Amino acid sequence: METKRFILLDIDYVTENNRPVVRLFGKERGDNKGRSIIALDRHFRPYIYVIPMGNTEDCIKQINTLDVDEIRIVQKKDITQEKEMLEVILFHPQDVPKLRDKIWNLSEVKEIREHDIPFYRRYLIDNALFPMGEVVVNGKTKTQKAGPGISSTDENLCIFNMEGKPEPVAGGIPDLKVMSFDIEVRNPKGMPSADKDEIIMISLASNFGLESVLSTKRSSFDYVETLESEKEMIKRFTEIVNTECPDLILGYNSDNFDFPYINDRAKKLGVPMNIGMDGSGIKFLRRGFTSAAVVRGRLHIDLYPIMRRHLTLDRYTLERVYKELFGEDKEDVEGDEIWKYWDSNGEKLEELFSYSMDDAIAAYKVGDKMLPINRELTRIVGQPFFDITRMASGQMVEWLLTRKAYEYGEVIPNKPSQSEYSRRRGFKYVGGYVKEPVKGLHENILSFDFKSLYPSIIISKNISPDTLLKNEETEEFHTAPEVPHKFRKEPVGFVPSVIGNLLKERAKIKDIMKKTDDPMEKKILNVQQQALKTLANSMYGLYGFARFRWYSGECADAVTAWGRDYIKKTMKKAEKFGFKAIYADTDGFYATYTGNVEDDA
DNA sequence: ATGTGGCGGGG
DNA sequence: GTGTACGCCACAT
Repeated sequence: METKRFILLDIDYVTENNRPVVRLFGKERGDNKGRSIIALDRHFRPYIYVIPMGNTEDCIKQINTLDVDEIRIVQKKDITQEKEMLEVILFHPQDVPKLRDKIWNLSEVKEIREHDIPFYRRYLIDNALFPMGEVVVNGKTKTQKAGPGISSTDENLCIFNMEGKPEPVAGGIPDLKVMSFDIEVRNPKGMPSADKDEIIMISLASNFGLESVLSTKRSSFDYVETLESEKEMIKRFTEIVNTECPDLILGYNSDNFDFPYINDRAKKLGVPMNIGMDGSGIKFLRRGFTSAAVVRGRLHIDLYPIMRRHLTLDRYTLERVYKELFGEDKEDVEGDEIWKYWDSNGEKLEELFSYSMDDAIAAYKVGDKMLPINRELTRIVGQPFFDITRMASGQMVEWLLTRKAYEYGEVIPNKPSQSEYSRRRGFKYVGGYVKEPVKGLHENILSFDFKSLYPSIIISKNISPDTLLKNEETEEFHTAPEVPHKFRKEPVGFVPSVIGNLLKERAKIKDIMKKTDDPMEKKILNVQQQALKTLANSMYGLYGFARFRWYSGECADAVTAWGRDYIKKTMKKAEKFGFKAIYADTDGFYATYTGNVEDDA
């Protein structure tokens, strides 16, 4: 039996003999430091929870008429209430959508839970694994077949059969090979269309010395590598990916432009796009009306959704984002002018090469700036880096709560049905307090704001679906102003506990930051505390978000009611000291000093 | 007021 | 694939 220790980069599963095989993609530590590894786990089975109508035995009998692997009786908490539930283990993850309605419709079944947790996410949660963190596994190295992207000499990649459970270990910051890319297309009319407009340049930048533009035309720039045809150019691109083996591939809008485009052209020209670590091609995951490009075993990160989430701008072009992050203008060529530059074959063509190179470098630099915070979010939330970079902050909070619920032995609430969603949407809340600004030019302005107002209220008033008192008033409780909601003081509720731990952890990190002199360590700690702050502040308004699993109209109402109460009381207090509020919004206000101090204060 | 439809980034 | 965004704005009714 061997032991392997690696940084967990990504995870998925494949099917072998009708059974799921979880694949952990990583980068080895220890003796084979830097080598890629795919660790295979054949021992994890999909399951859902079933809440019986009343008679557990009858419920088990009914479920056993369906093709299920095993049924276990378990004790789980449902909003702190202990319940006997059934853990129904199925043979394959895809049996879950096939069987769940049949199970739910059985007369002895009251409800089913946790029936929509993707298999790889379930695996991470149940095994307490965190992507971008380190993992130790036991097992045997598997003899591997040579294939595209797979070295038959075993130098680049180790395929490993796991025995027993993977163990998380505290680990450092991984040093990863990062490559960015960008393509240019010759489109004389309208937007580029892959059935007629050829790719004229593929530019690449990296942290391992590679910086080049692949093209079919020559240039005096020595970073330009000239190839015979577009077909050869795309082949060269796949060859570079497979020999350099970058862990991260960055692009800007590459989910919906560069990768789909290069994939379509490759198909048309008969070039296999086998750039996955396991020799697979690019897969496109539909996410609503848009899609995400997956390169198996390598992390493809599209920086566009990251920037949309991270900055508030009017536009999110690479030029605009670059300017915002670095304060410098980046050279730009109008999209519908590119073909003219290309056709000119002179000075303009050289400019286009330079622009193309610059785009890949800019994407690399944006990535360099934005990846650390996303890596920390990944390590807190515990879902894959690929997913985290494409996730809204509310979703991150939900997955964090899902993991915590598992730790606490709580079964999570179901997603709202369409009708429940509409009902929630129809509910109108009073939001934060807003005072219309007093017109005019003001002097001696004071600004005041609460830090993390809503998270603080949730913690201090213990606002949680599980602490909300329905009728019983036997315990000590907090009463919300304006709205008729009461919250038990003890014990600490589920959501307040999670937010509280985030803020405690943040305070701890800020404390260590003050004590350290090492600028590198300070920088890392700073990113960590920022990630914790981001998550705590994302709880803002989440109770009122109609798609949230832990949605609660009462909690949403109470949080904002207390918020309005605090801001109004603070404004009143300020007036007693001679300030006059001229504008207020939710968690802060502006005031001018008038000097009219009330002495009865 | 309320409903519907299109759009973002990319060349 | 234990799947199918989302929030904003323009414009119509």
